[in-house]
Amino acid sequence: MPELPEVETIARTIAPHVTGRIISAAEVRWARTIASPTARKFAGQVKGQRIIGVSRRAKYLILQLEDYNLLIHLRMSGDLMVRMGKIKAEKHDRLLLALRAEDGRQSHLAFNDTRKFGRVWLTDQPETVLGSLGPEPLGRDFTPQWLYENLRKRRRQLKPLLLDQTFLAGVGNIYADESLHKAKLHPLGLSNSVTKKQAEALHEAIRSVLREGIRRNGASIDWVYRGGEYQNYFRVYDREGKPCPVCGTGIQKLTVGQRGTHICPKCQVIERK
DNA sequence: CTGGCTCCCTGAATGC
DNA sequence: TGCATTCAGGGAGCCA
Repeated sequence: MPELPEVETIARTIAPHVTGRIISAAEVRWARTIASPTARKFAGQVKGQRIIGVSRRAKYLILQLEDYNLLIHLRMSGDLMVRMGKIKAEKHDRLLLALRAEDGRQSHLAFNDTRKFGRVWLTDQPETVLGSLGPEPLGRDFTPQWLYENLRKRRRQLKPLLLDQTFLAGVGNIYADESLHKAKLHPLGLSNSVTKKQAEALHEAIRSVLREGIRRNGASIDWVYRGGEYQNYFRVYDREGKPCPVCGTGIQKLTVGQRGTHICPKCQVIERK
Protein backbone atom coordinates (compact mmCIF):
# COMPACT_ATOMS: atom_id res chain seq x y z
CA MET A 1 0.00 0.00 0.00
CA PRO A 2 1.46 3.29 -0.99
CA GLU A 3 2.52 5.39 1.95
CA LEU A 4 4.69 8.50 1.99
CA PRO A 5 7.86 6.92 0.53
CA GLU A 6 5.95 5.11 -2.20
CA VAL A 7 4.02 8.22 -3.21
CA GLU A 8 7.25 10.24 -3.16
CA THR A 9 8.86 7.63 -5.40
CA ILE A 10 5.96 7.75 -7.84
CA ALA A 11 6.03 11.55 -7.89
CA ARG A 12 9.75 11.57 -8.68
CA THR A 13 9.34 8.86 -11.30
CA ILE A 14 6.56 10.45 -13.30
CA ALA A 15 7.53 14.11 -12.90
CA PRO A 16 10.03 14.27 -15.79
CA HIS A 17 7.57 12.50 -18.09
CA VAL A 18 4.51 14.64 -17.42
CA THR A 19 5.76 18.12 -16.55
CA GLY A 20 5.07 20.55 -19.37
CA ARG A 21 2.64 18.22 -21.13
CA ILE A 22 -0.89 19.20 -21.98
CA ILE A 23 -3.78 16.98 -20.96
CA SER A 24 -5.54 16.53 -24.28
CA ALA A 25 -8.28 14.19 -23.08
CA ALA A 26 -9.51 12.33 -20.02
CA GLU A 27 -11.22 8.96 -19.94
CA VAL A 28 -12.93 8.11 -16.68
CA ARG A 29 -13.34 4.35 -16.61
CA TRP A 30 -14.72 4.08 -13.06
CA ALA A 31 -16.85 7.07 -12.16
CA ARG A 32 -16.42 6.81 -8.39
CA THR A 33 -12.69 7.32 -8.80
CA ILE A 34 -13.46 11.02 -9.30
CA ALA A 35 -14.22 12.44 -5.86
CA SER A 36 -14.92 15.90 -7.25
CA PRO A 37 -16.31 17.39 -9.37
CA THR A 38 -18.58 14.88 -11.15
CA ALA A 39 -16.95 12.50 -13.60
CA ARG A 40 -18.54 14.36 -16.49
CA LYS A 41 -17.41 17.81 -15.38
CA PHE A 42 -13.98 16.45 -14.59
CA ALA A 43 -13.24 15.47 -18.16
CA GLY A 44 -14.34 18.84 -19.48
CA GLN A 45 -12.43 20.88 -16.95
CA VAL A 46 -9.15 18.98 -17.11
CA LYS A 47 -8.98 18.97 -20.89
CA GLY A 48 -6.46 21.44 -22.27
CA GLN A 49 -4.71 22.01 -18.94
CA ARG A 50 -0.94 22.08 -18.92
CA ILE A 51 0.88 20.22 -16.15
CA ILE A 52 3.08 22.74 -14.39
CA GLY A 53 4.62 20.49 -11.78
CA VAL A 54 4.37 17.36 -9.67
CA SER A 55 4.60 17.26 -5.89
CA ARG A 56 3.43 15.34 -2.86
CA ARG A 57 1.65 16.16 0.38
CA ALA A 58 1.25 13.28 2.84
CA LYS A 59 0.02 10.38 0.68
CA TYR A 60 -1.48 12.69 -1.92
CA LEU A 61 0.14 13.15 -5.25
CA ILE A 62 -0.36 16.66 -6.60
CA LEU A 63 -0.32 17.61 -10.25
CA GLN A 64 -0.26 21.37 -10.46
CA LEU A 65 -2.21 22.47 -13.51
CA GLU A 66 -2.66 25.94 -14.95
CA ASP A 67 -6.05 26.52 -13.32
CA TYR A 68 -6.44 23.62 -10.93
CA ASN A 69 -4.71 21.13 -8.73
CA LEU A 70 -5.20 17.49 -9.57
CA LEU A 71 -4.97 15.55 -6.30
CA ILE A 72 -4.60 11.80 -6.36
CA HIS A 73 -4.83 9.47 -3.37
CA LEU A 74 -3.78 5.91 -4.21
CA ARG A 75 -5.24 4.34 -1.05
CA MET A 76 -4.68 0.57 -0.99
CA SER A 77 -3.87 -0.57 -4.46
CA GLY A 78 -3.58 2.50 -6.66
CA ASP A 79 -0.68 3.11 -8.99
CA LEU A 80 0.27 5.73 -11.53
CA MET A 81 2.25 5.06 -14.63
CA VAL A 82 3.24 6.85 -17.78
CA ARG A 83 2.74 4.88 -20.98
CA MET A 84 4.31 6.09 -24.18
CA GLY A 85 2.54 6.36 -27.51
CA LYS A 86 -0.99 5.30 -28.22
CA ILE A 87 -2.17 2.72 -25.73
CA LYS A 88 -5.10 0.53 -24.85
CA ALA A 89 -6.60 0.57 -21.40
CA GLU A 90 -5.34 -2.21 -19.18
CA LYS A 91 -7.16 -4.19 -16.59
CA HIS A 92 -8.06 -2.05 -13.54
CA ASP A 93 -7.28 1.26 -15.26
CA ARG A 94 -9.72 3.71 -13.64
CA LEU A 95 -8.60 6.97 -15.26
CA LEU A 96 -6.57 7.69 -18.36
CA LEU A 97 -5.18 11.12 -19.11
CA ALA A 98 -3.94 11.57 -22.67
CA LEU A 99 -0.86 13.80 -22.74
CA ARG A 100 0.60 15.81 -25.59
CA ALA A 101 4.15 17.09 -25.53
CA GLU A 102 5.44 20.27 -27.16
CA ASP A 103 6.77 18.24 -30.06
CA GLY A 104 3.44 16.49 -30.52
CA ARG A 105 4.46 13.16 -29.04
CA GLN A 106 1.67 11.33 -27.29
CA SER A 107 1.63 9.48 -24.00
CA HIS A 108 -0.80 8.63 -21.23
CA LEU A 109 -0.87 8.95 -17.50
CA ALA A 110 -2.77 5.92 -16.25
CA PHE A 111 -4.33 5.58 -12.82
CA ASN A 112 -4.63 1.86 -12.17
CA ASP A 113 -6.39 0.73 -9.02
CA THR A 114 -7.45 -2.87 -8.46
CA ARG A 115 -9.54 -2.29 -5.37
CA LYS A 116 -11.15 0.96 -6.48
CA PHE A 117 -10.43 2.76 -3.22
CA GLY A 118 -8.26 5.44 -4.80
CA ARG A 119 -9.70 8.90 -5.39
CA VAL A 120 -8.96 11.89 -7.61
CA TRP A 121 -9.91 15.51 -6.99
CA LEU A 122 -9.78 18.36 -9.49
CA THR A 123 -10.04 21.60 -7.57
CA ASP A 124 -8.87 25.18 -7.44
CA GLN A 125 -9.02 24.98 -3.65
CA PRO A 126 -6.70 22.12 -2.68
CA GLU A 127 -6.85 23.12 0.97
CA THR A 128 -10.42 21.83 1.11
CA VAL A 129 -8.91 18.37 0.64
CA LEU A 130 -5.51 18.80 2.28
CA GLY A 131 -6.40 21.35 4.94
CA SER A 132 -6.84 19.05 7.89
CA LEU A 133 -3.60 17.12 7.44
CA GLY A 134 -0.99 17.14 10.16
CA PRO A 135 2.64 18.13 9.56
CA GLU A 136 4.92 16.44 7.05
CA PRO A 137 7.16 14.02 8.96
CA LEU A 138 10.17 15.07 6.88
CA GLY A 139 9.31 18.75 7.06
CA ARG A 140 10.59 21.51 9.32
CA ASP A 141 7.47 21.71 11.47
CA PHE A 142 7.95 18.18 12.67
CA THR A 143 10.48 18.54 15.48
CA PRO A 144 11.18 16.32 18.50
CA GLN A 145 9.73 19.03 20.69
CA TRP A 146 6.56 19.24 18.62
CA LEU A 147 6.11 15.49 18.77
CA TYR A 148 6.68 15.35 22.51
CA GLU A 149 4.25 18.15 23.26
CA ASN A 150 1.55 16.83 20.97
CA LEU A 151 1.86 13.25 22.18
CA ARG A 152 1.41 14.52 25.72
CA LYS A 153 -1.62 16.60 24.77
CA ARG A 154 -3.55 13.50 23.86
CA ARG A 155 -4.28 10.20 25.44
CA ARG A 156 -4.22 7.85 22.48
CA GLN A 157 -2.70 4.50 21.68
CA LEU A 158 0.56 5.25 19.89
CA LYS A 159 -0.05 3.35 16.68
CA PRO A 160 -3.55 4.62 15.90
CA LEU A 161 -2.25 8.11 16.62
CA LEU A 162 0.63 7.69 14.15
CA LEU A 163 -1.88 6.52 11.56
CA ASP A 164 -4.14 9.51 12.20
CA GLN A 165 -3.44 11.75 9.21
CA THR A 166 -4.64 14.85 11.06
CA PHE A 167 -1.94 14.23 13.67
CA LEU A 168 0.94 13.35 11.38
CA ALA A 169 0.56 13.04 7.62
CA GLY A 170 1.89 10.26 5.44
CA VAL A 171 2.64 7.41 7.83
CA GLY A 172 0.73 4.20 7.08
CA ASN A 173 0.66 0.71 8.50
CA ILE A 174 4.11 -0.41 7.39
CA TYR A 175 6.08 2.62 8.47
CA ALA A 176 4.14 2.92 11.74
CA ASP A 177 5.16 -0.62 12.72
CA GLU A 178 8.74 -0.05 11.59
CA SER A 179 9.02 3.27 13.44
CA LEU A 180 7.61 1.95 16.71
CA HIS A 181 9.96 -1.03 16.64
CA LYS A 182 12.96 1.16 15.93
CA ALA A 183 11.98 3.46 18.80
CA LYS A 184 11.35 0.45 21.08
CA LEU A 185 7.79 1.58 21.79
CA HIS A 186 4.73 -0.63 22.06
CA PRO A 187 1.89 0.25 19.63
CA LEU A 188 -0.63 0.13 22.48
CA GLY A 189 1.41 2.45 24.66
CA LEU A 190 -0.39 5.66 25.55
CA SER A 191 0.76 8.89 23.98
CA ASN A 192 0.54 10.90 27.19
CA SER A 193 2.90 8.58 29.03
CA VAL A 194 5.75 8.92 26.53
CA THR A 195 8.88 10.50 27.99
CA LYS A 196 10.81 13.23 26.27
CA LYS A 197 13.56 10.78 25.48
CA GLN A 198 11.09 8.33 23.97
CA ALA A 199 9.51 11.06 21.88
CA GLU A 200 12.93 12.00 20.57
CA ALA A 201 13.61 8.36 19.72
CA LEU A 202 10.26 8.08 17.96
CA HIS A 203 10.89 11.26 16.01
CA GLU A 204 14.25 9.98 14.85
CA ALA A 205 12.78 6.55 14.06
CA ILE A 206 9.95 7.94 11.95
CA ARG A 207 12.29 10.14 9.97
CA SER A 208 14.96 7.55 9.39
CA VAL A 209 12.49 4.84 8.43
CA LEU A 210 10.73 7.12 5.94
CA ARG A 211 14.05 8.33 4.52
CA GLU A 212 15.26 4.79 4.06
CA GLY A 213 11.95 3.90 2.42
CA ILE A 214 12.47 6.72 -0.07
CA ARG A 215 16.11 5.72 -0.61
CA ARG A 216 14.96 2.19 -1.49
CA ASN A 217 12.26 3.61 -3.80
CA GLY A 218 9.53 2.44 -1.45
CA ALA A 219 8.27 -1.05 -0.76
CA SER A 220 6.79 -3.34 -3.40
CA ILE A 221 4.30 -5.58 -1.68
CA ASP A 222 1.03 -7.29 -2.49
CA TRP A 223 0.71 -7.42 -6.24
CA VAL A 224 1.71 -3.81 -6.76
CA TYR A 225 5.30 -3.84 -7.89
CA ARG A 226 7.01 -0.58 -8.55
CA GLY A 227 10.61 -1.65 -8.39
CA GLY A 228 11.02 -0.54 -4.79
CA GLU A 229 13.15 -2.66 -2.50
CA TYR A 230 12.32 -1.57 1.01
CA GLN A 231 10.28 -4.74 1.60
CA ASN A 232 13.64 -6.54 1.83
CA TYR A 233 14.61 -4.41 4.81
CA PHE A 234 11.52 -4.65 7.00
CA ARG A 235 12.33 -5.00 10.69
CA VAL A 236 8.94 -6.33 11.77
CA TYR A 237 6.29 -5.69 9.14
CA ASP A 238 4.99 -8.91 7.55
CA ARG A 239 7.62 -10.89 9.47
CA GLU A 240 5.47 -12.83 11.92
CA GLY A 241 7.47 -15.66 13.48
CA LYS A 242 10.76 -14.45 12.04
CA PRO A 243 13.55 -13.19 14.29
CA CYS A 244 13.69 -9.62 15.52
CA PRO A 245 16.72 -8.01 13.85
CA VAL A 246 17.76 -6.56 17.21
CA CYS A 247 17.37 -9.42 19.68
CA GLY A 248 16.30 -12.49 17.69
CA THR A 249 12.98 -12.98 19.44
CA GLY A 250 10.13 -14.13 17.21
CA ILE A 251 8.04 -11.30 15.78
CA GLN A 252 4.42 -11.36 16.89
CA LYS A 253 1.38 -10.19 14.99
CA LEU A 254 -1.51 -8.57 16.80
CA THR A 255 -4.43 -6.33 15.98
CA VAL A 256 -4.36 -2.71 17.06
CA GLY A 257 -7.11 -0.35 15.98
CA GLN A 258 -8.38 -2.95 13.48
CA ARG A 259 -4.98 -3.02 11.81
CA GLY A 260 -2.51 -5.86 11.52
CA THR A 261 0.40 -4.90 13.75
CA HIS A 262 3.85 -6.44 14.10
CA ILE A 263 6.05 -6.17 17.16
CA CYS A 264 9.01 -7.69 18.89
CA PRO A 265 7.56 -8.72 22.27
CA LYS A 266 10.94 -8.32 23.92
CA CYS A 267 12.04 -4.96 22.48
CA GLN A 268 8.63 -3.31 22.62
CA VAL A 269 7.20 -3.38 26.11
CA ILE A 270 4.60 -1.08 27.60
CA GLU A 271 6.33 0.64 30.47
CA ARG A 272 4.52 1.16 33.74
CA LYS A 273 5.91 3.41 36.37
C1' DC B 1 -11.97 13.01 23.15
C1' DT B 2 -11.34 8.16 22.47
C1' DG B 3 -11.83 3.66 20.50
C1' DG B 4 -14.52 0.27 18.09
C1' DC B 5 -17.10 -1.00 14.14
C1' DT B 6 -18.74 -0.81 9.20
C1' DC B 7 -18.23 0.26 4.56
C1' DC B 8 -16.00 0.59 0.19
C1' DC B 9 -13.50 -3.33 -3.23
C1' DT B 10 -10.73 -7.27 -5.26
C1' DG B 11 -7.95 -11.20 -5.43
C1' DA B 12 -5.41 -14.40 -2.69
C1' DA B 13 -5.86 -17.85 0.64
C1' DT B 14 -8.52 -21.20 2.90
C1' DG B 15 -12.30 -24.60 3.56
C1' DC B 16 -15.14 -28.39 1.96
C1' DT C 1 -11.15 -29.11 -9.83
C1' DG C 2 -14.37 -25.91 -8.34
C1' DC C 3 -17.31 -23.32 -5.65
C1' DA C 4 -18.11 -20.53 -1.41
C1' DT C 5 -16.22 -18.01 2.38
C1' DT C 6 -12.86 -15.12 4.71
C1' DC C 7 -9.71 -11.53 4.95
C1' DA C 8 -6.48 -7.31 4.40
C1' DG C 9 -6.28 -2.53 4.46
C1' DG C 10 -6.68 3.72 4.13
C1' DG C 11 -9.82 6.58 5.39
C1' DA C 12 -14.66 8.37 6.13
C1' DG C 13 -18.52 8.04 8.89
C1' DC C 14 -21.16 6.42 12.70
C1' DC C 15 -21.90 5.07 17.42
C1' DA C 16 -21.04 4.49 22.42
